[in-house]
Amino acid sequence: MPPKAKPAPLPSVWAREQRAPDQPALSREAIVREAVAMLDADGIEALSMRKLGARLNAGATSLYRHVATKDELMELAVDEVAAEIRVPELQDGKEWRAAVTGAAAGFRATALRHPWLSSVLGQAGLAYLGPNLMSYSERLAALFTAAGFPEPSRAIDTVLSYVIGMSTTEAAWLTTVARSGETEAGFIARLMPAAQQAAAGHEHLAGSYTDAAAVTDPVALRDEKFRYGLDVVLDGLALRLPK
Amino acid sequence: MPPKAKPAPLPSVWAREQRAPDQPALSREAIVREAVAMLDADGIEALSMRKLGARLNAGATSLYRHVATKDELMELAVDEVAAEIRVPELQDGKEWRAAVTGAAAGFRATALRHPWLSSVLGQAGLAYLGPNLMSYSERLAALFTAAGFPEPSRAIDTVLSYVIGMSTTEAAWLTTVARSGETEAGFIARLMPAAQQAAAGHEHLAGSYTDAAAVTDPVALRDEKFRYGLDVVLDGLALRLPK
DNA sequence: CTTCGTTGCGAACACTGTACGCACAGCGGA
DNA sequence: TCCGCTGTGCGTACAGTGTTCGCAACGAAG
Repeated sequence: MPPKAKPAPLPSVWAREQRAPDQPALSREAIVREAVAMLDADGIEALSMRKLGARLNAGATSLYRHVATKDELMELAVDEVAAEIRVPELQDGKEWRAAVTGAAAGFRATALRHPWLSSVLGQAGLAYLGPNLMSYSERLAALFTAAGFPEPSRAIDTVLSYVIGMSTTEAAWLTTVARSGETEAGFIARLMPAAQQAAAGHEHLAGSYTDAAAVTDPVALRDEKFRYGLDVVLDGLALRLPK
Repeated sequence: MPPKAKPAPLPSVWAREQRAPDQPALSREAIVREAVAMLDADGIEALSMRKLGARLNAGATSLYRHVATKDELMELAVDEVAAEIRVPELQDGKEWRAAVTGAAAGFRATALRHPWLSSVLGQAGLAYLGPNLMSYSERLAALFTAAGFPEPSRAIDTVLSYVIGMSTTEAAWLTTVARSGETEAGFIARLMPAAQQAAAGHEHLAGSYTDAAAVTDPVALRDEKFRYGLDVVLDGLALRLPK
């Protein structure tokens, strides 16, 4: 055998690497947790079963003992982060706007914290039925019912659609920015000339691209944009409250 | 040479297969058009450069003479279908609601006609700047400006977010249904027991899953749901019109 | 001690997107 | 007529991907 041979399976039994007892072997929970960590760190296309296995000191195919398929793993990851979303409780029916605003902001915050979520939602929608997402829906339903809405599920669908649409767009934008390696303001500044040239000939669009505030504080501008649309939706819903 | 050998490169020059003159070789437009056809027919994960090349009587790598990368091809495909979206023109400022409703319905219609669009939007957002999407934005901006809105771009972002969120969710749902091979009503009926069991213990959710109308005419129900939320958004916007 | 169900995993399969370099077509100029 | 030159097609290859299969090792149960 040549000395440069690859490490070989080590045929001796007692030389086998014992699994550290504090690293409690492989489990569904550990797999999902580590998958979320990898997704957050490196984005959705960087997650592969092999890399995930390596990170858990395991072979790629070992994961399939605890998870049927990669799609199922993604479903579990989605429900994992769904646990983060906070929904304020409603005591007095009058404060429903503040409570819904909090619930919406909570969704947006997790969507921006885990930008891969938008990709998964675009492919699979909300058909998950995971327990944490169910619980989120339930608390939203309780909130709208307590507020006195005659059709709480309609109201939920409306505000959720707005929140999902805006958060998805924002998350995709942030992903693009992150891939460029620049700060958000720097990326906008570099994009401006191309955008303005593309807007040439579209008179009504020109105004949107001369906004200098985008460069000074893009985060605040996005926050404000989200709040504006949410207030619009809540105003429209308020008209449907009885009395 | 054995008779069962693979077709071999055919070393004779005059036996080369001449390209039919009505199939005008490979071009960017033809590639994008065929890619959209494949995406519509078989969904997003069925599109591969090799299959697309085969469909155009070309090798996989030939496509790269006209398209830099698969991502760029997807951008082009998105802009291709964006050309379908119709936006009504606005003569009288009073009919802005009908016009916006038409533009929103147009977006939703194309999103449901090409369900892969939602997946791409989830991953890349609206950062495309393709000419057809630009033109759609421009016509929307013209519409809201003519209607007299003080902040047309804010209004656009709000209604677009709602429309994208709802359409994305619907498209993902329809994709799931299509994969099951059943009709929408049949799929719902088969899903009902699982959903009701999952809703057990969530009192406020139970009501949503006893709705029998979903099984009789799910299409009309989705239409109505979309209209409800859109009306909410437009009501909220109307409050911001001067006077 | 034997048996059994569970867990880990190495090898393999069928694919994927894409880089590279060669073959050839059409063409303008010598 | 020949010579490059440029643009197009494509065969091969590489580095990955998700997933299946069969084998090896284990802890607990009988």
